[in-house]
Amino acid sequence: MEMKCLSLKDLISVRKIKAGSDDTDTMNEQKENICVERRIMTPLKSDSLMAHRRVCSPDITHITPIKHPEKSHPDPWTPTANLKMLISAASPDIRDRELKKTLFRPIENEEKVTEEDEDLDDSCQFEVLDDSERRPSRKQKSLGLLCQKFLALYPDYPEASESINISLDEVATRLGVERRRIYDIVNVLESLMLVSRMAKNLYVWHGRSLLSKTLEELERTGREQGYHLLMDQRDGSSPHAAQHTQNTHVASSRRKDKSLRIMSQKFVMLFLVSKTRTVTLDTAAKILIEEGQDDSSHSKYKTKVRRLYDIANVLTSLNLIKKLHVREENSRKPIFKWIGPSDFRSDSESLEVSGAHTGTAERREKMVRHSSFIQVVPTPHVNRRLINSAPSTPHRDGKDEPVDFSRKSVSSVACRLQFEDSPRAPSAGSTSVAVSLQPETPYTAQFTPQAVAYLPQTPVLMLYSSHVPEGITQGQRSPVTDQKKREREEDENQASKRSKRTASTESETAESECLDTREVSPGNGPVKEDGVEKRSNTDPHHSSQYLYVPNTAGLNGLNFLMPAGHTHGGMPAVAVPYFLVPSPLIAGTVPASCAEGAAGGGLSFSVPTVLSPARFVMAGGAFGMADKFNNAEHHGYRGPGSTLSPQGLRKESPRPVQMQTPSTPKEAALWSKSFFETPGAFGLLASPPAARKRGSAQRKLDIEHPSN
DNA sequence: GGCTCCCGCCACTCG
DNA sequence: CGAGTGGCGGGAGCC
Repeated sequence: MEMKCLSLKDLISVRKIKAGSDDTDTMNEQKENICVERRIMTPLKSDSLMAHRRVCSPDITHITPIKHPEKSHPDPWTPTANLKMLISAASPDIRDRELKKTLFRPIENEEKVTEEDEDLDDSCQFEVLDDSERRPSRKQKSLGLLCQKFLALYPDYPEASESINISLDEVATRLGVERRRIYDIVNVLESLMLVSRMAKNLYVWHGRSLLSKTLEELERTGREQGYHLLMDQRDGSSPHAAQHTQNTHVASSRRKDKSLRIMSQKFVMLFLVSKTRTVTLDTAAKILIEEGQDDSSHSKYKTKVRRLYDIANVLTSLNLIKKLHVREENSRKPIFKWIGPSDFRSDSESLEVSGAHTGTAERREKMVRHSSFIQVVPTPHVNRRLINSAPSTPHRDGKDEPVDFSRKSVSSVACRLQFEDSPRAPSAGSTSVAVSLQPETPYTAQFTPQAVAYLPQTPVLMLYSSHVPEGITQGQRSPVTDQKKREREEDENQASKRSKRTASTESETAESECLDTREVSPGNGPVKEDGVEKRSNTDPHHSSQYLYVPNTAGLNGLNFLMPAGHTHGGMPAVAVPYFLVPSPLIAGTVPASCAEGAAGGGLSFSVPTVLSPARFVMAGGAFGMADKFNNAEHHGYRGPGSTLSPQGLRKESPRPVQMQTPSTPKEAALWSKSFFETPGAFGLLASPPAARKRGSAQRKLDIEHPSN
């Protein structure tokens, strides 16, 4: 009976495959073909073959003749497999899922192709592949290879205008692996900001665009944590070094350190602070092991090493490190050497060293955008907030925990980098915000901005100005009058409640109405919000409102904040969802120097402007990524930059992302205030311990409400 | 025989 | 209670 089910399933899947149902993403596939060849340093048989096959002929995939029962499906004799099979047979949904999975396998996973074909295409047995080919070896199923395949699906440096969404489900099916494996990869990628989590099952791809910045932050943090000292003395087999680390971190985290993301970041830190840029697994493991409880130290060590192998495999796939072997006495100690970017510390010239082999000049050029940046004074609140996102820990001390900043990346605290709360330096640069002017951004040109601030790590593009051009002060009522402000303050309680609710609930489950995305009139048309016109300015010399354009419009993580009336015709030339942010709340955030420079108009703001860190604490909570699809669809947005990825369009987002953006002028002001003027805004968002305890389990979208 | 690391169980959290 | 996450470690492939 079991065998029957499988056969049927497989048969169906083959039919679908042959029907060419996999053409949904031709573009990606082409990319993959290109990328696979480019990326794979050591041509792996399976991958090159895969690429080749894809290019040449789909039919070739059906060549494989012989069937491998034990591989074509889970071993039916194991308890797990049995259970799966039974469940599958009983549940149409599960069956469909499995079917889908199978369906995509032939496309992305060479060995799977072989297996499936063997299963189904007995009549097409023209060739016979040797065992090694038919039966995927352990290596062929390695995380590293899987990661390469994963990476091949996306560009290293996605266009600023393209928003590449990653559906874990889809990727898993495409690659023919379990979601669990995708998590392993994504977690590491996320630790380096190559991807950011948007919602459950949904990530957004950044590629290497933010890598340099991330590495820079990692190095800095690593030094702050004293890792360089540890690395310097690691020759001593590092037990002492490890101890040092522990002492340094004191009550540092427990569980989050076990997080693959955190571990990955720390692992990378070790490389970056190391003079030789080499790290042995042993050293890394020991350094990363916190508690030195003797009773469990060994098992901890082993587990740590396992995880490090996982991480190292992914990093290797990223061409960031490579494994070497050091013959030491009677054992061969694996040692990893950093081969990734090493010059990311420089400012505007910061380019990826490794970019040479992965990116084009054009791509590298984009990296420059993330060059200059400033530090934001971290606050305990912020730290806590970030800690919040870290995998839950049964016993969390609530502080001194390394924080996975990547989690907050896009949707959250802009650019907050927080790995650990060093007791000795609570605010010691563990968090930082990169801000740079972005004269060359295509969007600025369209908006004719006065100044632009770009927050690299949490892609946010801000445009601001000190004056308002004529023609935009068309006298519409300002949503942010003083009176309104007062009212707003009165409403704070409500807002607070709302924020609390938000903080304690799944951020991704949101009501789209919260996301104030309106269609922007390409011309002079007034902006409407809930039927109410709201653009304007009563003061001809000051823009009273700014438009915040969340990157929900497929702008690849770029959020805009611009003077409402600062574009030609008073409105942006592009149609994007946005909402207004009262000028008074922003004006103060713009340094005089910047404002002045900006006053010149046009794009004459090449000089990096140092912005008040505190004022630029833009909580992702509010600027968080909204559900792109929802926005795009619900608001009919089809802007220039709205290149929703095929995947994105194909797959509906699980749920609307809850945007804690104001939906009313009142809220906007209140909200903005907290974001732009409250240094500890994030901290305020910190959920109470109860609400904060989240773990490896279902993650909330890292969006939090600004006020609380 | 030790190094690697795949595999998937199962704990957690949240809706 | 189901779904999404992801920590964790058994144990088998590989060198």
